[in-house]
Amino acid sequence: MEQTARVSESISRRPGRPLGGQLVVDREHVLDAAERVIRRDGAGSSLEAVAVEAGVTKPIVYDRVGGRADLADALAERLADRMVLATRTALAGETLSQTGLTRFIEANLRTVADHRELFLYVTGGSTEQTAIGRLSLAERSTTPLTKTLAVWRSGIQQDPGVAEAWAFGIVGMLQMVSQWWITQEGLSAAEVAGQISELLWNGLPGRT
Amino acid sequence: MEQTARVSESISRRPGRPLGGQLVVDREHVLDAAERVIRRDGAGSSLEAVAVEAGVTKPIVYDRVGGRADLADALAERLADRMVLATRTALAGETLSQTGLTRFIEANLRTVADHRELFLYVTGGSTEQTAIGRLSLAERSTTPLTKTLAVWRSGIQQDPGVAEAWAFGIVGMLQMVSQWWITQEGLSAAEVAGQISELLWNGLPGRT
DNA sequence: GCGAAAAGTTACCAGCAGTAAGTAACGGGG
DNA sequence: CCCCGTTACTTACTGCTGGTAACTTTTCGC
Repeated sequence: MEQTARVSESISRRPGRPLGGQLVVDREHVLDAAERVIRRDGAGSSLEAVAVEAGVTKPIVYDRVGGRADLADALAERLADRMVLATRTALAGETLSQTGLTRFIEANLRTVADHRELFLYVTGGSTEQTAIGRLSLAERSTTPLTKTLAVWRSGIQQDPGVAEAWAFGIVGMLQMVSQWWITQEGLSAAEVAGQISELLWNGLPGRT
Repeated sequence: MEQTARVSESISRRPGRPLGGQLVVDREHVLDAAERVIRRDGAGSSLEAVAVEAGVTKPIVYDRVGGRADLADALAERLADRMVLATRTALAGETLSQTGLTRFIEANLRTVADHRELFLYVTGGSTEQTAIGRLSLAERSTTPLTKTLAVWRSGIQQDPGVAEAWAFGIVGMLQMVSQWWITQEGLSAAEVAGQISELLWNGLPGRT
């Protein structure tokens, strides 16, 4: 029952309005704590554990970030941001090349590997609309990709109307491949990235 | 093979060994009940509800199918079987055509739409290894696809070593597109299938 | 100083996965 | 024929988690 509240003493853990009327533990602080606890204890971490790690109690978590679904959503946003950041250079410019695509995929895989548990936490939405909420990670990583695809398709005189469906498809492909890949042993990111890039660039029949 | 044995008064719901020493409610019966309750009450259905629908109590569910993860796994197997069945004709034969691919994708989408809540239940694995267990649905639908791809790639003198990664990628793409599609309004399955087929067959740059 | 508002905590509830222990019916051996 | 072990099932619980109501403590405006 007794939670060893290992918390830095600097944080006021007593009730009462703090000096200056400023929040001691803000939203970002809670999200940081959530990331730490998920990285340490796995994707099955509870909100209680997050609260303890943040040095506060549960209702604070609810006040700062909302319920479990909101937490997953906020973390999805963070992960998506990192994903976009890591893959940005590969998608830069108006033109798209196969090597650029390969770099994009490899960066994607590496980001997932770097945030294994967080990735599982975010993609493993508990139930109901949370499962649909998995789309939130997808949607965020999809947005810039959709834009890139639409611009590029226009540039090469092809219908840009397919961009959104394609973006979701590509993101889904990468999510599943990531999930499969992180359970495999002895398969390098570069290798897998090359294979998937080959498929996405040349299509199933390949270039003849 | 429909077990029309609806939950009726005929089922012994009392303790005690039934006549003939035979199980009154077998594994398939419980799984049928699970499907019904999920279809009716959504992907957030509890094991208790499944037990009630099956006309038994919770420990029976645990005896017949195991815990929640096992239930999701068994249902994933069923869904994957139906998916494979529905897409079989499209993948038949040694050759693969773009129209065949389109039919494959469209059948996939329609199967998901026909089992919306079940799909969400299965893909929305709760946490931890269950999330990895989402691979179980993927793996099952992937297996025949992997085989098809490997055979076909060999037939057209291309490296079949990419088959597994490709299969996972394609299945992931279809899962995400399905999830995205079932939340969209006014977008036909045929339309989406055509767009994704276009991508998978011709590749991102398209055929020139 | 003093009340109102802010910031947090304690203590709870409901629901779920999972399990231990108890109970009723059957059937074989004396 | 009766008893007892086995089988099949239920009742009743535990432990945990998400979520919330209600209370407590501190600060600040007047």
